[in-house]
Amino acid sequence: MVNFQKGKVDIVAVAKAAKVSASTVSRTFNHPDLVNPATRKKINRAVQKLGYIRNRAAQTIHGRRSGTIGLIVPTINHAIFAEVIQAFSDSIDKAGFSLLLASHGYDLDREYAMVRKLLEHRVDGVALVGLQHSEATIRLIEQQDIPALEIWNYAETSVLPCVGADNRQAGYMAAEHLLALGHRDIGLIFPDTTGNDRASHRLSAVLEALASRNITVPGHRKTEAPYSVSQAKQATSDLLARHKRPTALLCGNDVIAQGALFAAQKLGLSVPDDLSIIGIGDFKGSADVEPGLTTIRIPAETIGTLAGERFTDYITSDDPTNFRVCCELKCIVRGTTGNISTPPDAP
Amino acid sequence: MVNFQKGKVDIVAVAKAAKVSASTVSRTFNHPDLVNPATRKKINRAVQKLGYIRNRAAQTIHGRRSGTIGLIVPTINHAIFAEVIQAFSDSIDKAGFSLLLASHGYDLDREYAMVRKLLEHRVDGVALVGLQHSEATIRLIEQQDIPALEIWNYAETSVLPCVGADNRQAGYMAAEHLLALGHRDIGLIFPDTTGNDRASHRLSAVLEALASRNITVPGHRKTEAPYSVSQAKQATSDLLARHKRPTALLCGNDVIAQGALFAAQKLGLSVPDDLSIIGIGDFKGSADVEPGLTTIRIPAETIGTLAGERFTDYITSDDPTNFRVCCELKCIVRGTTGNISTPPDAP
DNA sequence: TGAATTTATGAAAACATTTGCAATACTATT
DNA sequence: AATAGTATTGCAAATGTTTTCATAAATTCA
Repeated sequence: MVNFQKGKVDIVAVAKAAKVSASTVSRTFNHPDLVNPATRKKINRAVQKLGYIRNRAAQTIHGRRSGTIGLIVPTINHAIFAEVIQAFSDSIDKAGFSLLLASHGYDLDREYAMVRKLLEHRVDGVALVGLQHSEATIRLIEQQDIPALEIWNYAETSVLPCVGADNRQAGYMAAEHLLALGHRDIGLIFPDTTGNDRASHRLSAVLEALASRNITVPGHRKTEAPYSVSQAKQATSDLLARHKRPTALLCGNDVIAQGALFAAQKLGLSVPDDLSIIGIGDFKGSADVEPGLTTIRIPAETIGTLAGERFTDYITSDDPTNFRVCCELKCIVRGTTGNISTPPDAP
Repeated sequence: MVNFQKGKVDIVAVAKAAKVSASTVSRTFNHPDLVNPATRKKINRAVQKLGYIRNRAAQTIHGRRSGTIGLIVPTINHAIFAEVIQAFSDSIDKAGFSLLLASHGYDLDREYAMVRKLLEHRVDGVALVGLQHSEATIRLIEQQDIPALEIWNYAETSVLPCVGADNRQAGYMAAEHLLALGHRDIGLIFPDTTGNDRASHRLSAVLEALASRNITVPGHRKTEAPYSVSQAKQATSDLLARHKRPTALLCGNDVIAQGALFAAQKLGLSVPDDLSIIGIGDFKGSADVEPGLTTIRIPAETIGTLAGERFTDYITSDDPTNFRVCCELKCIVRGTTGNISTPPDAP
C-alpha cells in the first residue's frame, strides 16, 4: 500500500513491479487497445500498489499536448468574470484539460507578459478576454503558432476565433429600451474605456443610438466609474447631486448599475418612479436586488461553456477550422426602469 | 524578426545562432552571473531574433520546480472565493509561480480527483479550501509528499499548514452582536453543512452562544439555503411568511444575508426596525447595499495574499517549517442591525 | 616569469516519458 | 504443414532542458 522506494515512482518502477518493459506501461496509458488485457491488469495493480501518478511534463516534452489551457482575464475579483471562468473551467475539464489562470488588471502590457508566462508552460491554447490586445501579444501568438481564442466579445472581423456577444448591440439595446420608455434626458456612467473594448463598444453604440434621435449627452451627464459597486455608488451620488437630475441612468455594466441603484435609494429617490436605471450584463444577483435590475443579459455561462467546448475541439482536431460564435443578447426588463410618459408632476 | 526554422526553436537553436553551446544558453537563464556579459548579450540577441521561449516542461522533468501551484476551490462562481483567488493568484505571481485552478462544487470526491489531476502536472504545491477533506485526499498528499496548504479556515490542530480565520469565532461574534442588541428570537439561515466545515463551524458556534443564554432555536426558525442570493431570498420569504417572525436573522454568509435583506424589502419590512439581519464574510458589495450589511469580516484579500506569500516561501525554502496563520475577524456594524430595546410598538 | 587561482565554456549524462522498428508468439487460411 | 497475417512486447532513440565534470583561457600573486 505504501510507496517504499520513496520519491522515485516512475514508469520504470511500475514496469519493474509488473515485470514488463516501460514501453508497455506507457502503452497501457496511451493506447490500451494495443496491450493484452491480462498484462494491463498486472500493470494497473502495480500502479495502484506504488501510487504512481503520470508525469505530464515528461509527455509534454515529447511533443504531446500538455493538457493545459491558459485563460487570461482582466480580473477574477468581480462578479463579471467569475461566472465565465467557472463555466470555461468546467467545460475544459470535461475534455481532460486543466486551467492555468492569470489576470492582468486591465493592463494590456501585463496581458502580454501573462501570455508569455503561459507559453513557457506550453499550454495547448490560450484564451483571452475581449478583442483588444497589444500588437506584441498578437505577434507573439502568431509567431508561436499557438491556438488562441477571444471570448466575451463577438465580432465578424475578429482576427482570432471568438465566442462572445456583440457589445455594440448590447449598448444599442439598452439605449433603445430607455428611448422606448420615453426617456430623453439620460445620464451615462461608464468605466474608463482605454484597453477595454467591451466598454468602449457599448458606449459608442449608446451614443449613436441617442444621436439618431438627435439626442446629445452633455458632459455633466457623463461620469466615469470603475467596475466597483462602492465607487459607482459614490460617482452616482455626485452625478445626481449636481444639476437637475436626468430621468434615467444607463450604466456600463451591472456592477455600476447596482451602485447607481444603491446611491438613488440612499438619496431617498424612488426607482423607477423618480429615476430609471438600466445595466448591462445580468450578473448573478442582478435579478435579486430590490427592485430587480433591468439589464441586457450577456449569457456568461453559455459563453464560457461554449468557448470551452469549441476550443478543446479546435485544439484536439487534426485540421482545425476557424470559428466564431455569436451569443444572443436579451433585454431583461425588471423593476428599475419605468415609463417616463406619466411623471407624477406632469402638467 | 521572424521565426524561420518554424516550430523548432529550442535551446540548441539559440545556441547555434549565438555560436555557443546549449549549456551556456541554459546558464544565461538560470545563473547569469556565471556567464560573460558579452556572451550573455549575444545570446539575448539570438533569443530575441528567434523568439525563443523557455520550456518549463523540460525543466520540470529535470527535477526543477514546475513553477505552478494548484488551487482547488469549491466554486469560482460566487463572490465568496473570487476575492481570495485573485489575491492568491497575484501573490504567487509575484514569486514567479503560475496558478492552476480547479473547482469541485462542494464534492470532496471531486476534490480528490482534482488533486490527482494537478499532481499529474507536477504542481509545486497544492492549496485547498477548508479543513475538511476526504481520507483519500490526505493520504494522497502525504504519500506523494507534496507541499499542501489549507486556506480560509484556521485551526490550531490542522494537519497541514493553514492560513485563514476561525469560523467558530465568526459564528460566535455574529451571535454575540445580536444578543448584545437585545435579540432573543433569532432566525437562522444556513447552507447544507455536509462537506462544508466553514458553515458547520459557524452554525455550531452560533447555537452554543445562544445556548449559553438558554436560548434554543426551534425548528421553524431554521432554514437551509444554498449560497445563492435568489434562493436565499426565496427561503427567507418562506421563513418570514410562516409563523410570527423573529426579530433578527443570522445568516451563514453574506450572500444569504443579501438574499434575506432583499426578501425583507420585498415584503415591505423596514430593516433594521422590523427585522435585523447579520451576515458573515463581508464580501465585496456588502458595504454598498442599502442599508449597508452588518457582518463579520473575513479578510479574504489578506488571507489570499498571505497564503500566497507564506506558501511560496515554504515551497522554495530549503528546510520548510510548518506554519499556521490566524487572520483577525472583525464585526462590521452597518445599517442592517438595530437595537431591540425600543420597538416602535413597545408597551 | 611561472605557479596558483579564478573565470568562462563545452561535452555528456541525466530526467521521465513516447514511439518507430524489430522480434517473437499466436491464429487463420490454404 | 506451410504461409501469411496479426497481436503483443521490448529495445533504443528522441524529446528540451539542467548540471556535473573537465578543460581552456585569463588573472593574480610571489
